[in-house]
Amino acid sequence: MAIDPESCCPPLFGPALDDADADELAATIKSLADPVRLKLIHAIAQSGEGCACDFPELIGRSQPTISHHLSILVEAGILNREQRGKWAWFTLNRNRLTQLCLALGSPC
Amino acid sequence: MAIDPESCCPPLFGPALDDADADELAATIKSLADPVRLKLIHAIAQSGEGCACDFPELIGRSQPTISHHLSILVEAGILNREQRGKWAWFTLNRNRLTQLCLALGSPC
DNA sequence: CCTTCATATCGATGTTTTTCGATTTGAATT
DNA sequence: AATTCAAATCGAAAAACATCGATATGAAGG
Repeated sequence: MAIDPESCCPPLFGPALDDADADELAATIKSLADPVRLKLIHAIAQSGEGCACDFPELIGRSQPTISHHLSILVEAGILNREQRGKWAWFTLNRNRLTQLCLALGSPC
Repeated sequence: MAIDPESCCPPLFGPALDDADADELAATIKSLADPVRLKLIHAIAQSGEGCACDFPELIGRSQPTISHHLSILVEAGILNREQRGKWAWFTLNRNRLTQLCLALGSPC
């Protein structure tokens, strides 16, 4: 993905940021603003993918809690979900993270 | 600020992410995960600086609420606070945002 | 020192979020 | 169709958060 130096640095969030924009961006950022979800992302980023079945033990939270957090990340477009037999596997959507960094004025 | 391609892309958050790291990173991200705070950042980024006195009307929240959000952003290191006479002025700490983007695997 | 005005803190309220046990759904196998 | 096991949903409880009116603090200027 090519990055345009004119658009990725100041000003942040583009010229305008109305109520709807602010709510939407806040919602996306909120999906990352939890230690359990950061650990899920980290684990998936490290091995390239991850099975939901491994996370409760790995992260130390109950199966419903992990399922809840995974669905928040999928909903936010941060993770992709793929069904393999009985298991749910997740990969990272790096474009979505890149997009978010650009909104925050990522260096380039 | 130079960016090292070896360190800024995958894997996210570096090789390890223990409980303390995850809590700390989540706290920083959480400081951005609110529409009022995003609007404060946006306003300050646009003009380079901003006075607390202008925000209640600009953003449509009470003075105590604005003060609360500003202090969260200062605490998180996103904003710098400077006293000028009776007024409090704020500027953006772009290094802090850059740092955050790198943690998220910002493109480079 | 006394007033003024900007900002911070306090106290309270309603909302959102995190969490987990119990249960349901759903996919694969027998 | 009955069984098995992974994952999602439900329901509830506790904690965290956003918000604002009232009040306190603090800096400047008279």
